[in-house]
Amino acid sequence: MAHVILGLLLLAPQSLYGLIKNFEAGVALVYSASSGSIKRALDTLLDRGLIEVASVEPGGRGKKVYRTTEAGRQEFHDWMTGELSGTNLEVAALPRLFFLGLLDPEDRTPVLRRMQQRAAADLVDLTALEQHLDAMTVPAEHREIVAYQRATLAYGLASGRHAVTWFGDLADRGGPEHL
Amino acid sequence: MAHVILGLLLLAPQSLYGLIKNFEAGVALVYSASSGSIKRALDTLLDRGLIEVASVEPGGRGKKVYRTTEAGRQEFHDWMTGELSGTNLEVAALPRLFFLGLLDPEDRTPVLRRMQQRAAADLVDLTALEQHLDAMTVPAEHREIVAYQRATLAYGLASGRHAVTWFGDLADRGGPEHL
DNA sequence: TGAGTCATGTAACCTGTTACATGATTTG
DNA sequence: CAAATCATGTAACAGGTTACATGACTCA
Repeated sequence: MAHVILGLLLLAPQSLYGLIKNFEAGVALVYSASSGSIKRALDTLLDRGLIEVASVEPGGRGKKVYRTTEAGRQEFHDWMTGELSGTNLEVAALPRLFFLGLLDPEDRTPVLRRMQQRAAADLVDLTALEQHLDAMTVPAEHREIVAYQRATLAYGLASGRHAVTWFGDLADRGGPEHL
Repeated sequence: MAHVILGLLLLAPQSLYGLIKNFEAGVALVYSASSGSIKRALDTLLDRGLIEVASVEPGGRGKKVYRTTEAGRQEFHDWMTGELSGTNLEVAALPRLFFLGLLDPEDRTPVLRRMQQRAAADLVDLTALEQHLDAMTVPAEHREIVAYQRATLAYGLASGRHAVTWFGDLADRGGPEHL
């Protein structure tokens, strides 16, 4: 989540409240967070020097605008171009895709390729699981239970195949066409 | 995660180690957890009386087999048939789908219908977001950045449409065909 | 006998949530 | 002027992760 905040502040320096609204609106697609956790993350980022306070309006509860520092920009860049960590493809890839326009154009395609590869790797795991399920004989009283487990797996396989071709196509095209 | 453990113990009473292996293997599709968190969840479930120790092998570190209690079965049933909580469709629906065979056959289709409805509701939110994005004029210097945000949204829309039809089809068929 | 795996357990830590408190500004 | 919204802040808590400790069994 820290990286999502860094990205949002790179898009536009803004206040805690602005970030909260941003998360409620569009960013929820990619990551959801409560106001409390955004505040916490903001404090941590400040402590680590990855963001700084750009301005404070005078008065008791004046608006405080935060801005990503150079160190923060570097951290964000490392995250964008680094390992696609996260147990789940959507968690690993979508936040980065959302901010991909912040990278230099030449850095984008490799990231898309790694998303495709990650999707493909996930698919391989699921296929292995499927073969494992196919290999074992199911006692009659578990027929139904296993049928739903297979259905769950089938959903995963379908999503995985979709993800591989989707990220593959995007990488082939070198990004979204309508620039 | 507590509910996933309850479900696994309903499928087969087993030890902490067995659960860890289960999570590493098949269940990862649906939920992932570290060994430490499984232990923690197990202790909590014991405290709440939702599971109990079925047997302990003698000796220093003898195998301890856990079993879901009647209260645990009730809790699990409420979870399966209750609100599809969870920010994300996959998190809300897939674990329940995985265990759907544990419900009485007449209870299954309504659950599948609610998964479809949830998917449809998520899709409506994304469509609203899309219209919001379409409505606003984008300054030239943000063209690229917004293009990637649109691409992210497009991915979400495609997954959402897929989910709606997939859960819809499954509910129409009344469950997986190959029982 | 030494490596690997079966098997449980502990504790510090991190991240995020909940639920609330506080006050300023806008607008019907 | 009252209500809504803008705006920040806090503290307790919950859930999960990390990293390690411990010990038994198996088998090359």
